[in-house]
Amino acid sequence: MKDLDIAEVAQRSGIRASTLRFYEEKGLISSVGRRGMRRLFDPDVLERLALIALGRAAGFSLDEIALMFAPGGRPRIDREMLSAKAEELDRTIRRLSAMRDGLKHAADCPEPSHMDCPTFRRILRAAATGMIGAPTKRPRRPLN
Amino acid sequence: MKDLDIAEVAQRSGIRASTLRFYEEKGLISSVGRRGMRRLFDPDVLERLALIALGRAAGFSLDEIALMFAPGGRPRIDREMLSAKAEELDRTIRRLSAMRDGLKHAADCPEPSHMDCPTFRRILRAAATGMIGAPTKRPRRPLN
DNA sequence: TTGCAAGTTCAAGTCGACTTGAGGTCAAGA
DNA sequence: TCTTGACCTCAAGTCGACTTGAACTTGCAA
Repeated sequence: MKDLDIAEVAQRSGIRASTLRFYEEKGLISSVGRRGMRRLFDPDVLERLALIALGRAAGFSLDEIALMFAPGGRPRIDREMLSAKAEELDRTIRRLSAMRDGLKHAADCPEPSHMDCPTFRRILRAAATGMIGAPTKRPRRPLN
Repeated sequence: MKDLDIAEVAQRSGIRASTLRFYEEKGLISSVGRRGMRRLFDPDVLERLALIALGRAAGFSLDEIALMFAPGGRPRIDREMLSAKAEELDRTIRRLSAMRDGLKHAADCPEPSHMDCPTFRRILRAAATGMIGAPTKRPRRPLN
């Protein structure tokens, strides 16, 4: 199959051209050459981009992902790293679940003011002592 | 009980003085006066800070939290808003759970390269098509 | 051949929640 | 009274992942 134009990669991957340039600059992907001044990409870049998306979704930073794509063709994905991430996710999930339950309760609680609800106050204490854990940064959906 | 010095609030709440000043500037908390140039806080500020921590943990932004503390003493916490957040959390949890399971599988998968594992490839496709959902920003633990 | 949409580079901007630094003030203990 | 360390203000910096803008070049359809 033919090499792809940046717009085509963008279209097929759902990733903006500006992002693709950015990723190339970061060394996450690479173009196989140029037609004039314009980048050409091997179709394989699509798989690589999927891999990057996966990594991001799993909570890896671009830098961490770059490390996995270290020198040498195929991605070197460390199984330990994966387990570690899985466990990290697990902890996050637990925190969020507790939070969700708290919120649900607070939403349904009959007390006139949340401050009068024992459950709410309990959650409050937990949050205050940091047990619930601080800012899980808000999911920021990309504009694509 | 006596009014508190900013250092004391910091110490009791586990929130840095710089953050307290920042919160005051944002209108999230307020000091009751000054001793010389130094802020004095009512002990109630601690409950307010707990509330802020809770809101943050639930995924509200500081601006959203500020809205809840609208004019008029007690926090006006909208039950609808809480349910909405709870549902949002629920969706996030689902995404993360899928991700975690995928990671676990990938970590345990016997295939020599992840690329040869059908499950991995399936997850990959999901990520590529955005089904898994993009960057849940990484939890960034405060330095405190 | 020409027009122009789409590509290119490079620097700077954005968002949220803070932190840091410089330079100044002052309450309180010795 | 003097010292000093904690506090103050205000501006700027940080982090991550991109986006945006300005200024420029060019492949390709008409």
